[in-house]
Amino acid sequence: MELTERKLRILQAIVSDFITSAEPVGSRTLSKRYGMGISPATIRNEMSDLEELGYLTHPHTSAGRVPSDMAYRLYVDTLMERVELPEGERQVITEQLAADISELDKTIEHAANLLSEITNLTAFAITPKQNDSRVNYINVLPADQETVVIMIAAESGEIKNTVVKLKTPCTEESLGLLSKSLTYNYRGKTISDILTMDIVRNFETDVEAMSRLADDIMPTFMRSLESMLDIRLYLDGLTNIFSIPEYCNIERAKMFIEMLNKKKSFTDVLVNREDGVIITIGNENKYDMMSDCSLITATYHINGKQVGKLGVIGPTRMNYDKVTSVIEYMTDNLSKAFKFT
Amino acid sequence: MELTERKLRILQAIVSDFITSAEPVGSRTLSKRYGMGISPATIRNEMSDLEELGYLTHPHTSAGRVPSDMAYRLYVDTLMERVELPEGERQVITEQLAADISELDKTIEHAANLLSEITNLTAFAITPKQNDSRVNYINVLPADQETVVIMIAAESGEIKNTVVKLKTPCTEESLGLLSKSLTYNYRGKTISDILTMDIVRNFETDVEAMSRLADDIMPTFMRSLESMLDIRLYLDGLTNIFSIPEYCNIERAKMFIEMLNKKKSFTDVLVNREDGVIITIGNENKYDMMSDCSLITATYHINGKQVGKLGVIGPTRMNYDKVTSVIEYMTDNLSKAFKFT
DNA sequence: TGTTAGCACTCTTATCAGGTGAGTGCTAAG
DNA sequence: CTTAGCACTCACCTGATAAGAGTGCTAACA
Repeated sequence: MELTERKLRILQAIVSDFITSAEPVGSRTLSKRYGMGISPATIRNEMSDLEELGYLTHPHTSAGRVPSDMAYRLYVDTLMERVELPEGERQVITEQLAADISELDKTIEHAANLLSEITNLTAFAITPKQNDSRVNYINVLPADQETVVIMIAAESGEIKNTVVKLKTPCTEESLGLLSKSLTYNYRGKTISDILTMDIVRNFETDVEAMSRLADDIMPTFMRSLESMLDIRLYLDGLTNIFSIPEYCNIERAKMFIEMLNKKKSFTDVLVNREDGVIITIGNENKYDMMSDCSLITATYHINGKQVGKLGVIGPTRMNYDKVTSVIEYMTDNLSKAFKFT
Repeated sequence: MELTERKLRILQAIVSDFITSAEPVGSRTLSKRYGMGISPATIRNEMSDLEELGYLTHPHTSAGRVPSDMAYRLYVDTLMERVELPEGERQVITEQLAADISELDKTIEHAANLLSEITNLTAFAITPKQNDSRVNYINVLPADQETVVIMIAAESGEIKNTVVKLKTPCTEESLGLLSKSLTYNYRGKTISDILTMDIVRNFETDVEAMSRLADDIMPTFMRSLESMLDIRLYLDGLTNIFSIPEYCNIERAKMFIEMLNKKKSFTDVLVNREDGVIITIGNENKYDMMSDCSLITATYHINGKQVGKLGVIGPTRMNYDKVTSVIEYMTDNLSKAFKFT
């Protein structure tokens, strides 16, 4: 059996209708509402075929048809049309995402914010991986007698500082020396490279005179570097799922919120997705907990290099065309906002 | 009518029973389970009195009694006994809350975490207000040709840095001078004092030679200072409310989660509470959205001064004695962990 | 006078039967 | 190939009934 032109049209109508109504679509409704010039009976026959092909399912005998994951996939790949965003929305997005690097995190959070508001879904954004980010300089500064601040600046503009209590006091000169020496050793190296080097030993041999000071500082320095690799996750619109009929039972809502609250594992899922606009539907998601969700992500770039992600998660029955357009427009804007060089 | 000793005993039994069972308590159950040597009929009479006094309510004629907010208040104030925490729990808390100042935020987040796990409620913690925190030093450091980092250290150990793009390049010396000058001007002053001073003008007159540089930097400096006053809110165990019978309907769960997700207003509520262990029950909360919740907060101290808060929010029917004990123990531990001087 | 047993009454909850309507699948005619 | 007609299925609503928990009242008892 083949997917004729008419079958496609019917399938498209079913998907569209179901996306807005959340109710199984019957043949009569379809024939009436979409006035496609064929009778319900004919549509029934076609629907029966589509079901056999795996595009539709049947909650029970006397209910209308519901699209399967396969149908959504087809819809997303070939049937749906990109939506031109209304000028108003475009403007809001462009305005709100104007940013400078010092506010990177805020801007990203804001983007998640905005996205959830526009789509009425749960939106999220993650900051870029810093694995390939290079160290620009390291500064160890005195805070008071026995406290110093380690400051690590990456070329990406990311700056991290950590306070360390020293066991033994030290002079400002030795700190200056340490800073210079650290910077000399690690400038231009990527964070993950430094972390995989046996850094403490390497370092001690270089500046023997200060090994005591280094003993105090290096463990924290390394932890600090490590934490620069942390990816931050911003979530917004969590409660939007409550207004979605599919999630009107407590159990599902709970699962959903719990899934998103496991920030670590959810971030992993996002990090492991490919670049560009990626849509995964229902069971296409490798993780059970998402098997009744669809996930749409797109990537934004910082200085054309590091890659963060922005996206939404919601029921498989979502407005793919609209949502995709919005996400794409937003990531484009972010990438532009974060282009400095 | 007076609250006799027996009435109190009955009320206590009703509250205890209702707290664990979540079901209206009937006279028969009470007489059997709590073997208080009086018949159901007598208990009924007493319950009827208690209802008249406002301590009990009646969902409907043929249901058992349910404690009112007033009953919980009485219970909390006079009837409940402090629970001695089991050694295991104490140990876990003590261990997990060992902290050093560089990890202040992590520790506080962790505390919220732990609290929600132990109590099975939604827990939260806020970082201290920094209004009275004094500036220790200010450092403006070169990052690259046209970028500098403003670093502000408070006496509390809190350090904030912000990246600024300069419009015109500058020398390392002038930055050093600026740092010294800023530190000289503001060291020992509280953040809120600095913010209320007309800082930019004051500053310009002091260091005229660098007014250009200052122009670039001061606005960001001020914003940076301002953001040091931000209170951070950590939430944990949001989904715990789903396992509470009172919240088994979507609408209430939604309200609850939405309320907590409005971080700004929720933080305000917390900040405005008095110090020490404070319990507010149902309608005692000034905000409608919390009128069916109870809120318990306690304060912890940093270096015996700044004050942050830790607490839980849940249905009025909660285990006040246990929860209060845990929170108290945890804040004591936090205050100890954060005592350095 | 306080306490208790007994009983009628109330109200919720669960269960079941019957009716309704949306929708299908099949068949036969156009 | 398309369509009208019809029987059939199934979810869902409704109303009735029964069971159960608990109260409130009354009268008897210590």
